[in-house]
Amino acid sequence: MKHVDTESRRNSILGAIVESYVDTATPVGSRAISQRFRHSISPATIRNVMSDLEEMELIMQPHTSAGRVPTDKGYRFYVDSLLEPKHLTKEEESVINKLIHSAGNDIDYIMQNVSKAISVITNVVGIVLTPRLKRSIFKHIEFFNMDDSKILAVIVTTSGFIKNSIMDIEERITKQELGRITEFLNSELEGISLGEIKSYLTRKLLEERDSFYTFLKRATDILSIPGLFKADDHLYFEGAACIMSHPEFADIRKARLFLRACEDKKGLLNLLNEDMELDGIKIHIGKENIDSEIYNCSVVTSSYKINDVVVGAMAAIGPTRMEYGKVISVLKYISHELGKELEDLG
Amino acid sequence: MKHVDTESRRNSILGAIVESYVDTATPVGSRAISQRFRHSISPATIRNVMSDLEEMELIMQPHTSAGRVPTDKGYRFYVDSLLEPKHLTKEEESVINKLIHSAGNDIDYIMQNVSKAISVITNVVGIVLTPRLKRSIFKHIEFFNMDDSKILAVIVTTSGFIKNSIMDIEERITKQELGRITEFLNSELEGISLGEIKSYLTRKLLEERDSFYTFLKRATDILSIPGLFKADDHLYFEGAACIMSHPEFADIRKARLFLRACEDKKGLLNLLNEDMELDGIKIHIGKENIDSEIYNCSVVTSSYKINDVVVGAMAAIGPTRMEYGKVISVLKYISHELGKELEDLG
DNA sequence: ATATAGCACTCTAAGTGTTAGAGTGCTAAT
DNA sequence: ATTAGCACTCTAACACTTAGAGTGCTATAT
Repeated sequence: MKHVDTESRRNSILGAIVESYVDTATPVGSRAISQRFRHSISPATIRNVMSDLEEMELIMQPHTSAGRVPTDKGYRFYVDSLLEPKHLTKEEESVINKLIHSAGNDIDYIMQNVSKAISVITNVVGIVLTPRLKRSIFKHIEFFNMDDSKILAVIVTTSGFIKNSIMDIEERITKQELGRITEFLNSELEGISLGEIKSYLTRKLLEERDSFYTFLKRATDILSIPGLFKADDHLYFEGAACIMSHPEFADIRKARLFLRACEDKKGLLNLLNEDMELDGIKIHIGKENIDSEIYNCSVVTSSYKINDVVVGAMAAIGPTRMEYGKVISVLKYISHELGKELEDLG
Repeated sequence: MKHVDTESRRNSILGAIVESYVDTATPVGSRAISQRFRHSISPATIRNVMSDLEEMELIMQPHTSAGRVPTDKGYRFYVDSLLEPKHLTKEEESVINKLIHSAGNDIDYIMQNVSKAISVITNVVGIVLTPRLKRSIFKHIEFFNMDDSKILAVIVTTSGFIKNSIMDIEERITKQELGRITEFLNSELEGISLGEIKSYLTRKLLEERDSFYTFLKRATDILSIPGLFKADDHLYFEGAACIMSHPEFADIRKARLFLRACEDKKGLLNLLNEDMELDGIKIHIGKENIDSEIYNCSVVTSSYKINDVVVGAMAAIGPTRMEYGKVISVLKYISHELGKELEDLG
């Protein structure tokens, strides 16, 4: 009948297969797709196209007499070339806003709510990483002599985070000297990210040779309070229960592997830290993941920013059969809202 | 033949049933129990005793031709009257010690490791609640003017916790006044628990009438920085994956209910806060729990102390069929070690 | 050349029937 | 009071059957 470009038709059929499978979780047959196209293409034709798609390894059959299922490669193609942006509904946006913007000024609680928001809206596991301290900008430091052998240091960043740590000292420090050091550091370090402070000071130290060296050395030593610059690597995790509603976890062993991967803080931390290097959304589909425990899962990560600087990341983890379009827009939206909230907080 | 006290034999048979069931997760029959007693009692006799135990509602049959399974009431009786303390092995103790005492001075990391320790050793979910700020003893407070409209307050407690918060002020405060307030609060509040500070100051305020009143009012107002005394209600959670190895969660719906209960932070918080009122171990078996989602689960809670004052709590949650003896000794041991670690930290 | 109808073929999931075995309760004997 | 013996019950596992969903191929129509 009417001639249609072969490639574009093949793509739209692949799209239909992916979407139908994401929706129903059962292998999709030629009849179902034909119906999806309101019978404008017959099942037989679709079978031919499917045969091509299978040859291209974009879809596969679980067994001979079953419908087709997208492969990792199929999802990848879908995500890269076929996916069109999905808008959140007003209700979804309002749920997210409520969770993020009504959590008070307690970072811990906000982060909890962000991971909950991801999980509630997308129905997969939501994970959020606290803002990376190293990427925050120094604003102010203050020291207190707690007693003869202890100093409390408090650093405040431009984004309003406060980090503190107690240090044992052997040598007593006079209030005057501590005051001079405080003053010096506050004027010297303004605008530098916490991650750079150490190297900045050592560089400075190499340049100095005169009497000022001793003072600078003293200041640098004090700043090396253990834990003061230590990353606050807490991961917030939500949605373990809701993920169990997906049929891919009907087998409890699969569920266990999934949960184990989610509890692997180190692995997730690495992943998020890596993906954070470049701003935006990153998608890891099935076997693309390093962790073999989630070979049937996908991870979508998103960085979030404060004042246009990437400071942290979040992720959604679920079966490869997930609503990529929705997950992506949700993460985009939430990242943005979280950034705004954190800016207001600062 | 040889006469044995009926009641004590019944009890030891109940004990054997519970222990066998905990061990194998299959209904236990008369033959198995007879073997457990090295055939000193015949299966037939045991059947008679079992019949009695069933009448007393301490055990039940899933169906006619199955063995017996302890009821909640049976577990309760076992826990209250039959259980004998179980000692941890050297290896178990060393695993726990490594996790708790080698976590550095980062509270967050310590707490993570404590929940992991519970879960790893007992094979059920481990939950830990951060030390209740309200129960900590005031040691030191410090303020500083961040800019014209913002004050940063830092409270240090005797156990080494640091809590800080930023406050917006309308009226500018002079450095001198802030200094005087700091000095006053530090001398006045020493040794008072954070939970009592507010009521202490209001009481004080009512007594004062002269010029000192204005000063005191000013100090009290400043202390009401939002969030400064807010409880740090973080729950650390570990072991979702390992719990899935128990056959009671073979049905994914059961697993889901369980996970949902674990994600119910409010419910857990209430439970832990309540159980913390009295020092020691508390056990909630099956339907004794308020939350109907875990009617087939038990919760064992334990408080932990710093310098002999209860400051927090932890819990182990798993199927009613859990090794109560072991769970209890593990929680006792971990509570104690955590207390020590926190004391060292302070 | 492309699309489709028809048909034989394949495989699964669900239902049925059968059976081995684990466990019981009762009764009679010790 | 205890126990051996026995008939009875129920489940879990296995084999067998079948309906139906889906395919690939081939011949036909456009």
